[in-house]
Amino acid sequence: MLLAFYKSLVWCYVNSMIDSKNTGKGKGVDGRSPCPVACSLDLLGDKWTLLVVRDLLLGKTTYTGFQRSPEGIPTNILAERLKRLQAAGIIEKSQYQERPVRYAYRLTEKGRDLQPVLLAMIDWGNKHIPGTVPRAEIEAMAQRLSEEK
Amino acid sequence: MLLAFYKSLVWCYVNSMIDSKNTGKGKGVDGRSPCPVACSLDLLGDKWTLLVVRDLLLGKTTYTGFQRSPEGIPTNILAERLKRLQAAGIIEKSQYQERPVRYAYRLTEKGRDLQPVLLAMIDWGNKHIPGTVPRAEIEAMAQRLSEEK
DNA sequence: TCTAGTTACTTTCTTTTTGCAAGTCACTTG
DNA sequence: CAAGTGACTTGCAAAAAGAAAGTAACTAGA
Repeated sequence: MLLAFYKSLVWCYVNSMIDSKNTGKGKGVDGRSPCPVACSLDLLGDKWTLLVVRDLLLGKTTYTGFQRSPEGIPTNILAERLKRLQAAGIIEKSQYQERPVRYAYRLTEKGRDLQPVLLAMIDWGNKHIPGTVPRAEIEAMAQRLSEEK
Repeated sequence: MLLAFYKSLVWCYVNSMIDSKNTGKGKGVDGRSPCPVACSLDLLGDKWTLLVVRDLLLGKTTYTGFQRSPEGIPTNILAERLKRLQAAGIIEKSQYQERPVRYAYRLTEKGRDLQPVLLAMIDWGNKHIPGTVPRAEIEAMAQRLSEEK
């Protein structure tokens, strides 16, 4: 019972150990807790963000490219997510031509490091959601998309 | 140009190949697309669901236990998420005592299979979000929580 | 040159979801 | 018998999502 109380406090305790408000040093986390899962979800926890990252990992780079994915992301949400991902240092935006101006979005190293998360989701989806495109097919597709420019 | 059009249609093509409306066999996917990432996000893509799964992997089993996590999930959202996870076969609800009635939530195999997703998120968070609790500490905590009952 | 089309968005508006607070109900413990 | 606990439900304001249309800069074709 006391133990139960202790258990419930473990995270809060760790929290107070690490929270920048208490230590005063470093930037620390600014999310709901110092849990890496919670912090990741603060950034990526919605229905669209990781789909954009998926498209980027598949080799897509343009606004319209993301829009054309079969899930049909609403344009205002896409614009907002691209800004957030850029602000978080997960993607970079570069102008690849003038007249007419065109932009390319690319993953940074921080963004590419999300690949294991996506792969784990693909494996889980393949195992537990019938009818999902198998990982091998997705990897082949990424290959095809990256070969041509 | 024609190639670009082809590229944009790849997913739609795969979609039509696999969609149960076209094949007629099996249940198929019911989400936004047959992409395993999109399907996983239809179920898990929000700020709270995977935190509940995290708690379950750490060994928590009760409603109040989830509520006491440092992120402070609102009670109505917790109730709704538990129902969704149960409906999706990711968790099971069991009554572990009468008078007073008390319930325990536990991960099914499908739910435990989400561990690699969480671990990938932990690793990413640890690498890219300063101040997050390291994976080793989380694993030690899970150990401590599971040793006592 | 006029028209239609493309890319990369922004704006507006409606609907849905979230988050907070409070309330409920069955029981237990002092 | 009053206060507390576990497991929720209900009501409501605020935030976010989603649909649709609009904008701006430029191109390519009739």
